[in-house]
Amino acid sequence: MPQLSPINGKQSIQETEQAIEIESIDFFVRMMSILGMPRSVGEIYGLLYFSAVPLPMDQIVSRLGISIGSASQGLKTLRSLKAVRTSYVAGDRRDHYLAETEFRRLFSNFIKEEIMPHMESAKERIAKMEEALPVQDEKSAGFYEIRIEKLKRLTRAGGRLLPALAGLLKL
Amino acid sequence: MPQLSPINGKQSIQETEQAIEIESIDFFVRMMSILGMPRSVGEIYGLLYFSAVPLPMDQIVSRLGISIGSASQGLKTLRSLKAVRTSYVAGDRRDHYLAETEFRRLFSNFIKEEIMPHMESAKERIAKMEEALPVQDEKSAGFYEIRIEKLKRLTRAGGRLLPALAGLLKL
DNA sequence: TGCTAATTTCATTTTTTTTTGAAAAGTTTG
DNA sequence: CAAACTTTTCAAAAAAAAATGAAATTAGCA
Repeated sequence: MPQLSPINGKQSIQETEQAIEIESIDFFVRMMSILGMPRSVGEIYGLLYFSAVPLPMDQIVSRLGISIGSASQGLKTLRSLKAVRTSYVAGDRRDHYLAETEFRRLFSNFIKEEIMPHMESAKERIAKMEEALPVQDEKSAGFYEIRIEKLKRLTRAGGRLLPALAGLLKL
Repeated sequence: MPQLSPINGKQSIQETEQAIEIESIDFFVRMMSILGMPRSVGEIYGLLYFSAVPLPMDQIVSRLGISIGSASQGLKTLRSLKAVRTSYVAGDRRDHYLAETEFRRLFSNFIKEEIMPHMESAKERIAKMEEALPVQDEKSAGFYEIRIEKLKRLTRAGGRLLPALAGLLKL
């Protein structure tokens, strides 16, 4: 009884690739959704992550079965996060996309682009609280001041810790 | 020209409290929305954060102008994150809510409850990829194996780093 | 330059999420 | 234990987010 190939004996290379692709898309759809990104962004990245060759947008559209509008918008988002980059393919005027696979860099960009701007606006809001708080009101001021101080510490800690976070990611 | 009080001269204590409350709600609505929490959850927490006394649900409802359904659901969420706790008030049969203000604890809970479960399912998905990948296919296997290895490292790093994160938060 | 393919934009549609409101369930105490 | 009050649940409505598709724009090539 020759059993040279493993359990998945009759499986073609295409089937293997397709199976991995599906899991990859699933994986990144979920991961991106934790980060608040829409489904289409996860799908595109998941597809590109396991693609050995750069893919043009129309391939992304047809393989994922999404609209060109979604694909364009999703690629724009991924580009702005530097999660994909275009690569030149000779004799083809379409842009070809490649996944950036260094997660450390991806996180660093994500934090810089998506999180840090919120920290800035948080600081402004704290400043407004302090404006509203009058001189020093014996009765209740202590409570408010302590709470405001806590918020300041939180935003300070966030502002320092988050950008440093990607550095801790030793993959 | 007597100018004993500051710029906000005629401002009553209630006005001050209200102004801070508004900023607080705004602050936490945005912060919670980064974490993927609905508006009502941020509003409730923002209100409680600057409340010196524990508030019953109907006060939350009337002060925020939200429905009792939203309030109940929002408080349930906040309770499960241990972001609020109930406190007993003598002679009142309503539950009274108080904000947990130790952000370190809040983050720790959030990561444990909301993020870590996803890491588990990520591992399952990687396992499926490996099942799909056959023995060792000279041509293309190297590429797939490297990519899968990267995903493994990512989930491993995430699983370690995220729970440790709250510990780094020195407020 | 003009033609064609590729991409972006954006109003509209679809889908998903959140809120509402009212009925059901649960609690407390007289 | 029953009446009054409090809270939860959940179907339906409203709001928000995402996807679509076609027109507008841009870019590459002959």
